[in-house]
Amino acid sequence: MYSSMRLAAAGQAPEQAIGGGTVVERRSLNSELWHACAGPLVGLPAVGSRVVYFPQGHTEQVAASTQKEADAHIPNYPSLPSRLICLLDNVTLHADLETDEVYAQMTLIPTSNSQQESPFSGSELAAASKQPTEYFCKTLTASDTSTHGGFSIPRRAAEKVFPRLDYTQQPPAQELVARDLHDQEWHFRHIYRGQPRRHLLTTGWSVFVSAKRLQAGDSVLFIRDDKGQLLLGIRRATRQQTIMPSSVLSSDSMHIGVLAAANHAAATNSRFTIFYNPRQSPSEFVIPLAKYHNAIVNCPATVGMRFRMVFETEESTIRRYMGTITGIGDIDPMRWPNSHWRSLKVGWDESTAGEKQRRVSLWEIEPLTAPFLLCPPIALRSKRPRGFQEEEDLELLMKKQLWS
Amino acid sequence: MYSSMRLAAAGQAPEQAIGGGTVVERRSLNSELWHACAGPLVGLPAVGSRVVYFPQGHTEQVAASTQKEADAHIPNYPSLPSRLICLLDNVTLHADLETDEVYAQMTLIPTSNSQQESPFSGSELAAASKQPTEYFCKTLTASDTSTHGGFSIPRRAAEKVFPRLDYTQQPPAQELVARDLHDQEWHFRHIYRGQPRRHLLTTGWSVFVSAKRLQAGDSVLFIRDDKGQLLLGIRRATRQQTIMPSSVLSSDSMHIGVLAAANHAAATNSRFTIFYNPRQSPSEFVIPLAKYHNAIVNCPATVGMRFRMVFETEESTIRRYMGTITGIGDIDPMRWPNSHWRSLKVGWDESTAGEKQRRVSLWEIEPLTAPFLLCPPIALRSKRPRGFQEEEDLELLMKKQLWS
DNA sequence: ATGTAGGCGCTACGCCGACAA
DNA sequence: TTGTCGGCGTAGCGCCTACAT
Repeated sequence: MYSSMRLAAAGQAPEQAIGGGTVVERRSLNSELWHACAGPLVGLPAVGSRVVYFPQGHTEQVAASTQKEADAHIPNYPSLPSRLICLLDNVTLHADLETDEVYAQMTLIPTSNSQQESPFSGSELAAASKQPTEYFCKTLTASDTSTHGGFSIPRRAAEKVFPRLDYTQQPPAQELVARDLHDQEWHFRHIYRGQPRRHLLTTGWSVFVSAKRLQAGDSVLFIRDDKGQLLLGIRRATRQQTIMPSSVLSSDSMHIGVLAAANHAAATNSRFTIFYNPRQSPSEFVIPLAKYHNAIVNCPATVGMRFRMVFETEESTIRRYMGTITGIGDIDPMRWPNSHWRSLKVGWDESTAGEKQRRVSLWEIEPLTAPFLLCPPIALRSKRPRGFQEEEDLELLMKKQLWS
Repeated sequence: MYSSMRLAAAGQAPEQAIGGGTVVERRSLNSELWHACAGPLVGLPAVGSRVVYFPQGHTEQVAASTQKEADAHIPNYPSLPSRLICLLDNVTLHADLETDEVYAQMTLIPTSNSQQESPFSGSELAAASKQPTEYFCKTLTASDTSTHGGFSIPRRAAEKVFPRLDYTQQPPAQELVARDLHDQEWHFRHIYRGQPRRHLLTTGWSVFVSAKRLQAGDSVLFIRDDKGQLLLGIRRATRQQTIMPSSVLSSDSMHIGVLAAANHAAATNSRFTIFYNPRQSPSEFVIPLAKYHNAIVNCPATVGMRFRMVFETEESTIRRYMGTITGIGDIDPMRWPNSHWRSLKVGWDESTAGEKQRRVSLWEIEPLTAPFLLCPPIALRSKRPRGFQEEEDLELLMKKQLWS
């Protein structure tokens, strides 16, 4: 399991604004709720573990956020490699105050070469999807979001996460209080009525919908945490991801800032800070070193190889799609030579998978050929991770297997 | 006058989003309305003119937007001077889609030394405040923003900018259509009634208030443009400036991005892009070279010198405050030696001016000593700018007057 | 000249079962 | 099991004047 206990303490006081202005939320918030909102595919490396940071992937996220690709105006940083091995110094969880979009702030410290070669510790080999158990998620219908009525709760959901109703009352009803990612309280009337009987949220629901500006297709999720407290979060429909151009910095400066910050940190072995937006774009650019290493060592990718890869479904469950590797090579051989970032060109079996990525990275796939047990993420998923040998130099291994 | 005709053409088609997502507004919008929203103090240099760019000032704006000062993590760029003489290649005007906050995008090209010394052209010497004439601005009262009623229009305002009512009708009334910065139409019922008689906006007003999320203290302004079209804009109260922390880039990376972008552009004589948010912070970091030059050459600032400086009042008019220079020197002698950015420490006459800047730049003040006519902004304001000599090297002049 | 409040009509919000998918 | 609809009661939106500043 990822060590959620080592995340920066929740409940820390929010930072005060400088000029007597608005209070800006900068504390790390409820981990369970954050992961529920982020979705089942999103894992965060453990604090204190070693990770691989890909400037390319970071640039992709900036491009997705600004809707501007990095172009020729961006200077080259020849001393910045396509991947940095770093110590993950800190992780804090956040949500946008306007949209509730979840993101994580990570501080990374580039490691020296000697540290890179030390063997993996137990926590570095483990992984977990961190989805809470007492949890449900429903995509809102037109009726749910209209002003005409309330919210129809799926039966199983209500019975699983809400406090049990007193069914001797006529009608059975109670008041629910749930906190969102910003610790704001929302009050709902929960009632069991109608013919046939059903669970509904009535009073309080509409103010929640308008405050969060929810539309049909967006999702709402409820959690009961360890203390029996009710939490709730939202997930916007992927289509309406209204990407706001920043009025602070030009996209060029953002791209430059990402690269220059990493470059400076690598040159001085000093800390740098990045934001990871898991739902903004499928660009997971901070990877556990163990996962990366396992993929490079144990998965000899070849053109024509068959594989599976997990995706999130509309109903926020995971599903595997099948595909074939159609090519291997750098995405940007000029700027980022010998990079493993999305080095695999792939085709997908299902024609409905037309909008899926055409390029993926080694550690994202599960090969269908033997040896099964040594390949990610299967090996990483086992609760008792098996140790494995590490005698050869990482770079050497990679060159032998892919770049020779 | 600043050459508004040379701004990038308005009416240009909006840029399409990359991934089939939301259309992002990136065209330059109505200049008159933009300036009305920006306020009477905000001027933009003419496209094609030479300007001085201050990385320090740019950094201040980033700090105000992120509420994080640039700290020790930021690398030094020793080759980046505290000011860059640039050609202003392009200016486009924008407004945030969420808040309607106005900002300008400028592309700058660092100039070679030979170009710096060419004499000023006519347009470079001129300046204008660009406030429209048929215009009014009202700060909203509690009654204006409550759901109980409509909007009370100041009498003179209605008579100046709205189409004349037919006062033979009982009651006199008409429908008004006004476009905002995003070219969105808003419809209002304008009626003249009550005892005593008054101008009101009724139907349509409340949807505008809730759509723009206006509160008492915010301002609304109306303009009639040259074609008789009605335009409207908003200005948020300065206190509630809800500063959103970006979830895209860490403030460190933003600061680095600003400096690295300017540094790279200066090193390669290539274009770079900045955003200027006039209402975010009082940090005008792109100054017409002529204005800068005039201030350095003709205003021998000394400790104890008296001066006036213009500020914007609550009612969006300008007012001069008196002050005294209490010190001269660099704000950050380590990182930015010999900078003119806010090199003057000042005190203000009125005790109510406690929240005013304690540091200003030479070109922001009007000295009270002779010679009046040569000092900014008076010399710059004259419609027929007088030419003046320029034989000595700029840097030399500055050193002689301030830094020797 | 214009901010606020009382009066009050009427829209549409929102709670209810009835259906049907 | 749950999405949508017709039914309605009523809170509060929003138009009006009166009055105060």
